[in-house]
Amino acid sequence: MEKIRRIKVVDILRMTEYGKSVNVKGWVRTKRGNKHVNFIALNDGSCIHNLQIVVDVPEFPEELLKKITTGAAISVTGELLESQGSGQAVEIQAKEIEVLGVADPEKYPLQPKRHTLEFLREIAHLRFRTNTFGAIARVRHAMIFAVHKFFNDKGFVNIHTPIITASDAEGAGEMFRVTTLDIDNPPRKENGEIDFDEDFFGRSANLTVSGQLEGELAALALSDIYTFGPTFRAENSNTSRHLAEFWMIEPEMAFYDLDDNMDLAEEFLKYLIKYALDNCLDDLKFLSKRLQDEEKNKKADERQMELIEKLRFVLENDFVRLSYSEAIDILKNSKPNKKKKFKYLIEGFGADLQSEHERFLVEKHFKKPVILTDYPKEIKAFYMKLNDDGKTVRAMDILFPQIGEIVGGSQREEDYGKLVGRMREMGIPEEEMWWYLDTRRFGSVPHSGFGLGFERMILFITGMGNIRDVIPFPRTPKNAEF
RNA sequence: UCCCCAGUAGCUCAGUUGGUUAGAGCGGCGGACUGUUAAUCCGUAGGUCGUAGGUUCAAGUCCUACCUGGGGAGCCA
Repeated sequence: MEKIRRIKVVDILRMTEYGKSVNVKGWVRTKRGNKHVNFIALNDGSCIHNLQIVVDVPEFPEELLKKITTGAAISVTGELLESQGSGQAVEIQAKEIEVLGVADPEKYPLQPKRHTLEFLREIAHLRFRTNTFGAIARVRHAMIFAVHKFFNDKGFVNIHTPIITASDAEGAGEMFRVTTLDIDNPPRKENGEIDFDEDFFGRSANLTVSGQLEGELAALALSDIYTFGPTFRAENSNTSRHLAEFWMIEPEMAFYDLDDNMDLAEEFLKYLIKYALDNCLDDLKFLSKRLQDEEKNKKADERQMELIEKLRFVLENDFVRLSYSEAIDILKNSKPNKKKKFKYLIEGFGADLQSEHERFLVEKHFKKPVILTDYPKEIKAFYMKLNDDGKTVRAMDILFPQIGEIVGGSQREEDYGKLVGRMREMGIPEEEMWWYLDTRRFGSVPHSGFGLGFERMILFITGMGNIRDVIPFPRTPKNAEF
């Protein structure tokens, strides 16, 4: 038989040329049947659906069919047919089967049954082969593509900011040190401190916690830029919303004030949601069904809105925008505050909002995404623009249900004197930041930006509950397997 | 890092006030069934009870420490 080009499952499922010979390659999900006919569910990751392979048992050697077990890789050449069964429109009547790679059923850990996400996390090298993680990988890819498309279509320039950095000025969190010094016997100065002059970069270096400061440098020349890169935090955070290595999107726009910034962030988030609904509906439907099955075990009042309905809801409604002060008033007069149900009671201006407060605002009070603005300067970073009241800064956080803070941004302080003043107040070393301060010395303009935690967005869009399940190989405290 | 919960077969779990030989479902394997949809039915193998100590005549069960996982908190994205 002449060699027939392989066609992916996603394309075969759309074909109607019945009788045509096709070749398909993939991994066996299940095989069932009797001594006359076998049915193989074949998946190649091109979509959530399997392709049904029909095998007339007497036409194939028994030894060959025995090797076709769950997880085995096979190549099938056969005839495309309209399916007699009701589960699928088309199927392949096998003419030739080649086993490309066997999977010993006694050892292969993925069984044709439901597994817990916790178990699959322990076999992250194989979990791509499940419906759930296949769907997540495809949605994640679509979102990566959509991020670039959104900004590209708006004329933004993508900037690769450094992954290794010597500046730890932002104070966004604990950093991972990068060094080539001998850890057992590092060179020391006379006072006993480690001598980083001897290190690779001639100074102490770390993995980046944010590309924002470098992003600002680019924005103050190119107008609109964005970064999309890995970010590292050595915090000992053990939650379902934190990773030690995650991907962050940080747009930075010259001539944008805080309102422009919020408009862009809201448009961006809605664009991503719409892109997922338009391009990943099969996967979202599967993820929704998975979620619904899980929700059945929960109490009625803890159940979430159906996934696709939730995405449409966010898409179709304006985010609520209010100032920190207004939020404090709402919280102060709220039932849980008056009845002392909050673990941290709200006394008044100045309190840092805890996740219980954010959740109350988003999930109970407004029941929509909320953008909070104008926080007290004490609880925000040094680079945020000081308001005229001298007490608050032009910050904005976007809060999503279940996830909490998904976006953090601000209008940046463009005034050299005020910026240096804030740095001194907060103990940021000016001399190390000379390059950053130069932007305020030479042609400084109002500018703004924000950061979006990519995995948190994927959590929201897929409806998954644990951030370790929306990145292929999660890095968390005590875990860097794979 | 703090608080709470869990760790028993490949997976998900049960295992009574400590008491003989630790159970089930799913999955695997063998068989039955001419078109199945995580097929169904019959049969069968499979265990260092997370690790290390301790209490006891006796520990899967009680105690201590540690490890791992989960939920929540803090930090944040």
